[in-house]
Amino acid sequence: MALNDYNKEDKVLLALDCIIFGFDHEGLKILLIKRDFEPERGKWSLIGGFLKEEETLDQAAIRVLHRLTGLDNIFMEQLYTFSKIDRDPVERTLSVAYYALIDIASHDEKLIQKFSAKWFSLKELPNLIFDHDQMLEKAIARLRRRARSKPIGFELLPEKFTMPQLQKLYESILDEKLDKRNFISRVNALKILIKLDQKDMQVSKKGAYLYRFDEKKYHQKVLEGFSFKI
Amino acid sequence: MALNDYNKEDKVLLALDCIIFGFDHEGLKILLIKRDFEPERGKWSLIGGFLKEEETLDQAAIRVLHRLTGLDNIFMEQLYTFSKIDRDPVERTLSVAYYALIDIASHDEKLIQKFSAKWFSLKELPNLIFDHDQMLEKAIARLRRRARSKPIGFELLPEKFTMPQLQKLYESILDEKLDKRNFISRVNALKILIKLDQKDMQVSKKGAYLYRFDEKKYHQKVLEGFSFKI
DNA sequence: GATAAAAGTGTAAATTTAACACTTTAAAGG
DNA sequence: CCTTTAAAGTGTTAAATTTACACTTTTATC
Repeated sequence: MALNDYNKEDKVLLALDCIIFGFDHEGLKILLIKRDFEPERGKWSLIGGFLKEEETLDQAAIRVLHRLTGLDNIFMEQLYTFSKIDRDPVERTLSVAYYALIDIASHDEKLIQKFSAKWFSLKELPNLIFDHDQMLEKAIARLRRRARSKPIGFELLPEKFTMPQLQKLYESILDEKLDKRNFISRVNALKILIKLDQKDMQVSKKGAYLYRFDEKKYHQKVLEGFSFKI
Repeated sequence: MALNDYNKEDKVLLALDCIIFGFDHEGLKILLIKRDFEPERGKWSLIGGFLKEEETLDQAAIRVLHRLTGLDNIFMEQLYTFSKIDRDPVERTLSVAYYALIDIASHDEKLIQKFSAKWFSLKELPNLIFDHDQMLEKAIARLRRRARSKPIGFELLPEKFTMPQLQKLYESILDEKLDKRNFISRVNALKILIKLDQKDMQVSKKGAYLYRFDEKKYHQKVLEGFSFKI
């Protein structure tokens, strides 16, 4: 009986790298850690680690992210598997990139202090190791495509947020200015926001009304396959 | 010096599976092969094989496809990496799925004869091994998204084709009927087709004019970031 | 009480999308 | 050769969506 001989096949190291996008009043950022081991010790890197034999990629991504940043309960999505021959100088390693969107303010403290992780503005990135810049590029492209086709505020904003904040989020993802009135009417047309009787007085003198997502309506819309075109 | 010990990390088998979409007068199909080895010998399977240490995933996909079908010069795109623990019953194996679009007529002969590969209509698929049905599902979803956002006729049609053919291609990808007049005017608005002075008399009594893609204009449009909404 | 800085608000024109039916052509069959 | 048949080809109108655009309100600060 011809059993395919799995033993003859090569095994490889499989790494994971997490691209964590965050948003705060300054704009869109990503989370990097300072490597404390060779190669490239001391350089900034995506949050990465190796897959263990007995876990799925999704599980590994969660584990790696948690171990290096303390972050928990983050929904990550698989992006792409990178396989250039010499991408890791030590040994042949492939890496599966994952990405996630989070609100910086509601996770901040733990991170920056305990771990050597730090948020970087997309405009002021340090050099990244290996092929991490390519990973980031692909992640940004995906994020933009997503932002143009479905609302993504959910993950990146705090529970309560203002319209100007939501607009700034979109502007910083898409890297273009949007018209205030058109933006608002498009968002309102979706009917997935609830306007609160509260204002945020932090940013402007006049203050801006706070909103929150109506999760139920949002999920219903998702099922109906709605689209959000910006 | 703390060199991360790569030796302590697990290595895994990394497979590839190719989802080859084809199109002919009968509609959209995929290419499957009959496995001639255990496990699951005799069952139908996507075109798959293992990554070798010294090649990239793209290279491996090309090699595997060529070895099992004789197909050459096929542009494949990476889809997703599947990692369920028991997806392969023999040994822990992850698999990177690739997909491609080809015109059945211009590749047919070699395939079906020399290799035990066969085209299957999407509507009449046999049971697939492992998690290949999930791979296919994801590939179809991607193909539909692509079809709605950019013209994809290029790869799936012969060099010369008719409007009804192009429309049938779209209808079979999207699995919905489209309005003939609206479809044609949308396609024409792109200005990437050249109408030839020839008719195809095979299909209908009246005959249908043949067209071909204007590759230059197409690529220019791609650069401009045009969109094709159906 | 004047000033400054951001929030908030509506309309009209232009463009795009969707719905819809009859005529033309040539092969096939009587 | 006349009739039938089956698919190709062709435009218009109404509806919906998208875009462009400017002034008023509010409140903190000086």
